[in-house]
Amino acid sequence: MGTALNALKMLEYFSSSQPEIGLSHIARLAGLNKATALRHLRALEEFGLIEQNPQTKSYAIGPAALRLAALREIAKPGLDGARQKMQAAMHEVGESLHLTLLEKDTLQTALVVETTQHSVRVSLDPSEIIPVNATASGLCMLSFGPAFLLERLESDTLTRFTEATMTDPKIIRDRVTQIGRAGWTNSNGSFEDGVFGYAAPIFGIDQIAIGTIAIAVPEIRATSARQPLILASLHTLSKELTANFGGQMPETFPTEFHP
Amino acid sequence: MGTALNALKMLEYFSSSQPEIGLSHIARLAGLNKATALRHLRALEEFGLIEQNPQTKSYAIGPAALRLAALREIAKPGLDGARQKMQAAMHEVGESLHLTLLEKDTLQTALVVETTQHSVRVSLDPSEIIPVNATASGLCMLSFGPAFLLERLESDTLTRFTEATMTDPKIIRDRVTQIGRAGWTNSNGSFEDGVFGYAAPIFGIDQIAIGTIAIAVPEIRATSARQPLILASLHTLSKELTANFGGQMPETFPTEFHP
DNA sequence: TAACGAGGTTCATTTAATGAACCACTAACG
DNA sequence: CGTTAGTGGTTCATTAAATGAACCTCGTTA
Repeated sequence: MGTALNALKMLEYFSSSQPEIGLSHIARLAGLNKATALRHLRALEEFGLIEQNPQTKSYAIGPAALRLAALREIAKPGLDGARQKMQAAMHEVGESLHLTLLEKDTLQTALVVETTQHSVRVSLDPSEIIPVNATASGLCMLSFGPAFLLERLESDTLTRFTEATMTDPKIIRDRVTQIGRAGWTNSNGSFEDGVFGYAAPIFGIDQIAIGTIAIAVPEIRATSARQPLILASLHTLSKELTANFGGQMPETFPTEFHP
Repeated sequence: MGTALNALKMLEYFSSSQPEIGLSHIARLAGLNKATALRHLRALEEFGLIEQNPQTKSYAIGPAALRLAALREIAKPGLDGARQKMQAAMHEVGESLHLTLLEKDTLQTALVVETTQHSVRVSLDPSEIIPVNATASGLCMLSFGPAFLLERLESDTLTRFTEATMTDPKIIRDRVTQIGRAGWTNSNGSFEDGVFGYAAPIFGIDQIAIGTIAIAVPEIRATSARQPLILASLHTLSKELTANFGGQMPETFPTEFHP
């Protein structure tokens, strides 16, 4: 059902590591007959979503993508779309949410959606710089973000915020590899006492995290009974926000989060 | 021929002035049955090129556009694509080409492709700031670019480069309205003696020029016999480069250039 | 020279797209 | 308070378009 969709799905095979693909190759990748693959490519090309290199005859994403992206930004500026999705999640889980983005080389709070369902809630100062060693978001970023964050772990001085704060690079590195498998992490009062944080990555185009989404729960409500709901929401958000910012999930990323 | 293309063409109806469109409306715009329009939208939505606002039920460009645009930039960085197209045109007309882009509020040379076919050729210093009153590119930009360029014409001091340089704002304004109708312009040694320039606009997403493409011809080769070829190439470049940078031609723009 | 895989084409077969009529709902109006 | 006209969305017999095996041509490699 949907030839148009089948045609569009051919675009999925272009990636940063493989920005140009030949006809036979893409037909094989998509499991299509060469004839149909060619017709689809021609349709996409006419619209400008695909461009053929006249020399090599192979295909790449076309300039129409730029026009559409510009229109997208007009219709839904990045953070606007993110806020909507976070608000929806907030109503589901009834807790506050934080979106952090990697700006240059620091992790910064970009958006905070506070719960309206509880008077006891976690409030976070926006525009705060997030320590990588003390928060769920930070650890997530170390696991899925650019390598330089992990590399400079030793050279940086890691501040201790509470008793639970990790400051030993070795221990952090162990934790980071764990998170890499799980896809998410939590922090039990390692930044502020009484605050449980659950975080998951938001990926960019090259499948490297550009930020994180976190759900902050006060200790009293951080029961194991509520965890499945929180993890499900977290996973959905991770996917949706990745899409929202034009990113791509790694194939190896778990399809759901387990406690 | 091509359902996929028909589906994609629905995307054409989104614009900066109309970033969200309802089902019935877009069906009417595209001249499609509501049922087919809906199916197309659903296909585009599944791919992420369209997003439905759950509240208003109307549709807008989706986040997949961002991902594709990022991939496009990887495959063909803006100026790379432009250079290729300019090189192709250079072989056709055998003359040097200049691409200028509006950076902030000045017009700057972004790319120069020099002809390999003649030893007498026009060479231009790259990274030069282009005077709006003395060059074909500048005049083009005044005609099709942002309004502030025209507005500040009186307050700026207009340098005289040659005998032919226009320095009277009134005369320039007249010329600019002429160019607005023709779509292109030339300059006969108003910047440097012996250099004929032919220029046309490159449009951005909002149909306002973001730069220009110019063909520079030494006086000896600037015969009226060669003009049709030059104008045809210029028009093609104007369209292609507009697409290359993700822009959109105004509907009122001429479909060909006349002498 | 032969064999291979590349891009691209052809055309009988099949499958999926199409659209008129329909439903449910909302807002405006007399 | 019923009427009208506008939404968004669905249904299903009809029709038109997508499909793919086989084929062609051309450049590389053995």
